[in-house]
Amino acid sequence: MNNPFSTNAVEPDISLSICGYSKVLDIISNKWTALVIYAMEDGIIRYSDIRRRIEGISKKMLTQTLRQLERDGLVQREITPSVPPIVEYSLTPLGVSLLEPMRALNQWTSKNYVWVEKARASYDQVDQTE
Amino acid sequence: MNNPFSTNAVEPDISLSICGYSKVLDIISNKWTALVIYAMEDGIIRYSDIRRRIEGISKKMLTQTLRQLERDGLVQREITPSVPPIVEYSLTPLGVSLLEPMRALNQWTSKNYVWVEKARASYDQVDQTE
DNA sequence: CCGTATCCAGTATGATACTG
DNA sequence: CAGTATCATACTGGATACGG
Repeated sequence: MNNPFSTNAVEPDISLSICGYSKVLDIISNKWTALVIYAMEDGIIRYSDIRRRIEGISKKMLTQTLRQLERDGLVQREITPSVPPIVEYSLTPLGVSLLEPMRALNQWTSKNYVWVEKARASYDQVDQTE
Repeated sequence: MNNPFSTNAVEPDISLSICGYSKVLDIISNKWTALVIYAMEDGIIRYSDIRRRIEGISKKMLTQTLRQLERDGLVQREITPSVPPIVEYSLTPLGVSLLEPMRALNQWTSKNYVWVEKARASYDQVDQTE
């Protein structure tokens, strides 16, 4: 391939640490991450309101997800030290910049997910007849 | 809270099964999936050539990843029953349609990943001084 | 209100050896 | 060449209880 005298010499040219696909996915592909980002799309929101909006998320997982996003620079955390405290979260400009490619994914789902479901049903059908 | 006179009544409106972000990510966010798709971007490719191109992937994980993609209708598998057999993989039209949003993610990485790394370094720095 | 700490179960991945 | 089978391990996520 990359040597004119060989027909099938192939060197590894794809790796986890280099592929741009993998690097973003590493950031956004934890179970709750996409949902938490989605909850912040409209602007500043309190911890407990995120928790109320997302069905089934525990405090532990919400906190953990927010901390990772904060560490990656995608989310900002603002504390008002009243009693009880008010903690508000929002996307940083870097976080906002991620919305565009994520919306592209979302649109793909709207248009095409029905075909994925059909493919799965068909594949599983064939599987059972064997 | 859950009464009509409260100012901050919030019902869950985000869930794993409905959010479009989460549904695509479920398809493409396994460890090797993005890399395998990446290896097929240029067209038909043999099993062993994918394996040679992707650094560190085992036969087990490659097969498992390809089977999932096939089940989801994103990849087609073509067998030539010679001895030894030739098995070729390629993206289906549905699989090809995913390339566009994935490339958007890739471009985001090219432009912005450096900021993620800086944010992480800064966050971890602060962490240690505590 | 906004978390942390602990422990535990389920899943994802990996190493290795074998096969048509 | 293109897989499968088996076993081991690591990581993720959930339940529960407690704290400033």
